[in-house]
Amino acid sequence: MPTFRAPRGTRDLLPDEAARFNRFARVARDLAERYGYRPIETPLFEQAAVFERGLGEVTDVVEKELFRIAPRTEDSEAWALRPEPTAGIVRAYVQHGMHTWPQPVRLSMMGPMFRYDRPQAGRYRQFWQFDVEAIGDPGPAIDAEIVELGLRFYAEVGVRGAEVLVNSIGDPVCRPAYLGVLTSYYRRRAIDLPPTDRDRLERNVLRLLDSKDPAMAAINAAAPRITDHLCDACAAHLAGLRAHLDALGVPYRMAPGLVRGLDYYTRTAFEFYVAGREGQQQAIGGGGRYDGLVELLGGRPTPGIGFGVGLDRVALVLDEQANVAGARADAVDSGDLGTLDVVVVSADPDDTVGRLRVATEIRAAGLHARADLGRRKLGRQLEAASRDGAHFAVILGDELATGHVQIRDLEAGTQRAVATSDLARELARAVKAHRHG
RNA sequence: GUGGCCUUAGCUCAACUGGCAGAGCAUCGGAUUGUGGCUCCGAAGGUUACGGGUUCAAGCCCCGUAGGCCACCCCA
Repeated sequence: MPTFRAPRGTRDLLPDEAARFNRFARVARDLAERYGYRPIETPLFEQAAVFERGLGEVTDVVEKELFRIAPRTEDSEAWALRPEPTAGIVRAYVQHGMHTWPQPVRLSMMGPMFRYDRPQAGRYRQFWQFDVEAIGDPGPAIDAEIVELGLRFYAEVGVRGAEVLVNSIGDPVCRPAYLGVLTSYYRRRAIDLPPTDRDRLERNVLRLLDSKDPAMAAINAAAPRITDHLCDACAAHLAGLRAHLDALGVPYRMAPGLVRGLDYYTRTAFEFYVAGREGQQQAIGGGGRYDGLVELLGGRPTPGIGFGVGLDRVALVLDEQANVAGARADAVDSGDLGTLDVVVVSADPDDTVGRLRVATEIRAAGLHARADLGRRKLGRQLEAASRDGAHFAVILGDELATGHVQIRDLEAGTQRAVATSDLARELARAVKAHRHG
């Protein structure tokens, strides 16, 4: 039993997994760049009020999941680790006067988020998101761009069968009236509601719509739909989004029960899934429009939309899909596992300087090389090199006296002597041939 | 935050109704001192998650704590 371990709900990303996350970052960065979304980095913590006000005081995220930082002094302000990226980015938008930039401001970020809830597979207290925001465009064309960008990310990262569920949750003009209609609908049936759903009736009526209780299926099927109660502007917005998605050939499903957990959402709401998976932590990403958030955080009224991709869950899905297709297929195919071209070994256990010097020279030629600096016998060094995945070994031996070393092809089991002066050039050629062969 | 299941070496797992804790893989070393992947031999590695209790005796039974998992709540 180790004395210390990673805190509950957190985990170490060991090299294979960390390399995979590096690849996610690469894909995310490329994709954002191609779509014109510029990188931004905001602090991992903010004044707690940014989240309390932004996400809503009575949301679960704020009420029980916020990772609060104890004040250092009596008068220091209350901070909290970010539970989601949008509030911080919007805070930055306001603080730095981004309304003076060409609108909309397209931004992208990848990093860890923190929520103090109970861990489960695919649910961590520290988890990673790729996030994209477009602030300053009322849509709906930008909504379609965002949704399409999200689906593109899953495809490029190797997830098969990602799909998007779309809904509109109205805006301050029409949602209050709909909530009234919905509440009275459920109140009339209160005696038929399971206990948790009776609680939800008072806390957050919308949640009832996607209750998992089988007893609710019939009641929910007959419940008034928000899409039938949208004001003209919201209805037009939704129609516009659908028209754009259709025109772009983006497949999507309407989900009348889809609700989001944060107060800032208006109109467009969507979540990404992979169909047919077991377990409950199924959403692999989600987002929506937040037309009131900028104003809520002190800016002038400005519309916005964005989404976050749960990278830990993407990794989970890739593992599941790899179990069918062969372990870590995504990793091998895309070079996640890292490449090592050459290991420099020596017959002389004391010659560490020679091995370092030669490895340095090889690296200068652009190859991936490491020196074996142990005192193990030659065979062991070659064995280790082979298991590290190196294609070649450079062997320093007696030939050094005549200015030569051996280049050994670890897969073919063949080797030849070359002059040290030609080593880098010869190796570069061999590695290049190997990579393309 | 609620309920349930689980925890033995780095990993995957054994150990009859309580009776001295094992294997495979991985790691390290060796098989006459410059050549690996196969094979053989050997070593190291455990307060059986942690803390109590019952018992002559606890990995096994009881209680607590921590962690993991599952279902809720909720969400990525």
